[in-house]
Amino acid sequence: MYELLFKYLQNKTGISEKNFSECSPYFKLKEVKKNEIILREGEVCRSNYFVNNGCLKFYSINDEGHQLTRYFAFESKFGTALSSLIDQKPSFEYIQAIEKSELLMISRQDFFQLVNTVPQINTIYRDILEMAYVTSQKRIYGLQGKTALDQLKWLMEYQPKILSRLSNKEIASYLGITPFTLSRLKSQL
Amino acid sequence: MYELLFKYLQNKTGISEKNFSECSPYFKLKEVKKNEIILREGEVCRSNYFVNNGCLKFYSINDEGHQLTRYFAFESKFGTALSSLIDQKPSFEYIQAIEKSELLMISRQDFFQLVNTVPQINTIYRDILEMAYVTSQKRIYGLQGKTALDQLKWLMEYQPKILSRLSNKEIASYLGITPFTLSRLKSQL
DNA sequence: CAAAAACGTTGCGGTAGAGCAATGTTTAAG
DNA sequence: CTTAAACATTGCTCTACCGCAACGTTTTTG
Repeated sequence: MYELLFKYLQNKTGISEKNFSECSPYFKLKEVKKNEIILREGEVCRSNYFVNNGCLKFYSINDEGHQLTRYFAFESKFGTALSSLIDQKPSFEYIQAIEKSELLMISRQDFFQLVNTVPQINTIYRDILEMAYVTSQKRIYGLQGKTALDQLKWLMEYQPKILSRLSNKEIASYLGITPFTLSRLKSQL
Repeated sequence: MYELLFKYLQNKTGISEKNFSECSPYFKLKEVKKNEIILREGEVCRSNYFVNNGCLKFYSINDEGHQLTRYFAFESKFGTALSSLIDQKPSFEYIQAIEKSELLMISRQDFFQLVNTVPQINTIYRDILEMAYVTSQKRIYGLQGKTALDQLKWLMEYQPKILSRLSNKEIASYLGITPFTLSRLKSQL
C-alpha cells in the first residue's frame, strides 16, 4: 500500500525506512470511483492526496459554465487544491477522479505537522511548491500568446501522457479550447 | 537601508532585531536606472531581489516578438526568476527595472543557506513560493476563458496599483493583449 | 446484447482581438 | 524650451476560435 509513496519520498529525499514508518500512518487509503468528485468549489480543502493509481483532475468552472483544467495527477503524484489548502479559504477548483483511483490521503493538519517536524517532508513540500510553481509558469508562458495549434504541439512535446491517456474533452479543457476546435486541429497535424 | 526589509520580515515571521542582523549583511544594495535590464533570457538567475523602491518587471518574449509580463514587483516585494533560481537553468524570462529602483540583492547561495539555517527565512521562502503559486493560479483561472474586457475589470478590482502606476503598454503586456485592444477596451468602460 | 448516453467530427455563420497605417499626445533629452 | 522619440487612439481589414446543429461512433449501463 505504501510502496509507491516510499519510493517517491526515497527518490526525492533519500528518506530511511525507519523515518518513513513514522510518517506513513498519517496517510489513509481512500478508494474512489470513476467520475467521483473529491472536492467541490466552495468547500475548504483539508487534505493532500497522493495518487497510488488512477488519475485526478483539478479544474474550475468559469462564468460561462466551461471547465478549465489546471492539472492532472497521475500515479506517483501529489495533488491538492493548493491555494485552498494553504490559506483555508473556499476552493475555486474541483477535484475529480477521472478513473477509478486509489489515493493516499493525509489531513492538512497532519501534513503540516510533518512538514514542520520531519526535514524530508519539509523538503517534499518545498519541492511540491516549487514544481507547482514552475509548472504553472511553464503553462502561462508555454501557452499564452500562442495559437491553439501551437499549444497542442507544445502539449505533444512536453506532456504526451495527457494526450495518450485522456479523452479529447479533457484535453480541450486543459488547453482552454472547445472540443470542436481540438477536433479540427487534430486533423491539421 | 534595511528598514523596509526588516518590517517585511517582522510582519511575516516576527523575526527579532538580533536575528535579522545576522541575515541583513547578506543583502547588498543595488541601484538600477530606469529601463535597466537586470537579467536576460538565457542567463542563469543567481540572485533574489527585494524592492526597496521602484518597480521591477518580469517578462518573457514569445516567438512573435511580443512581451508577456507575469509579475510586477513594487516596493516591499521579493522578485526573482524563480524557475531559473530553483533549478539553475537558463531563464526564459527577463527582469527589468521599469523605474529607477533601489534593490536589496542576495545571492542564491546565501539565500538558500539562510533558508536552511534560519527558520524565519525558511518561512519566508515557503511564503514566497506559496504566494507565487497562488498568484499564478489566480492569474490562470482569473484570466483564461474570459474576454479581454473581463480581464481588465478583474485587474481593476484585484490589482488597481498596476493600472494606476503603469503605462498602457505594460498593462497590455500583463494582460496578454495588444495596446490597441487595451485602448479600445478602456473606451468601453 | 440492446438502448441510451456520451463523445467525436464537420459545416456554417458570428465575433473578439490582431495587424497595420495614420494621426494626435505625452514624455524624454539635448 | 525645443525637437525627437515613445506612447496612445482610432478606423479598416483579416483571421482564429466559438456556438450551434447535424450526424456518426464509441462507451456505458441495465
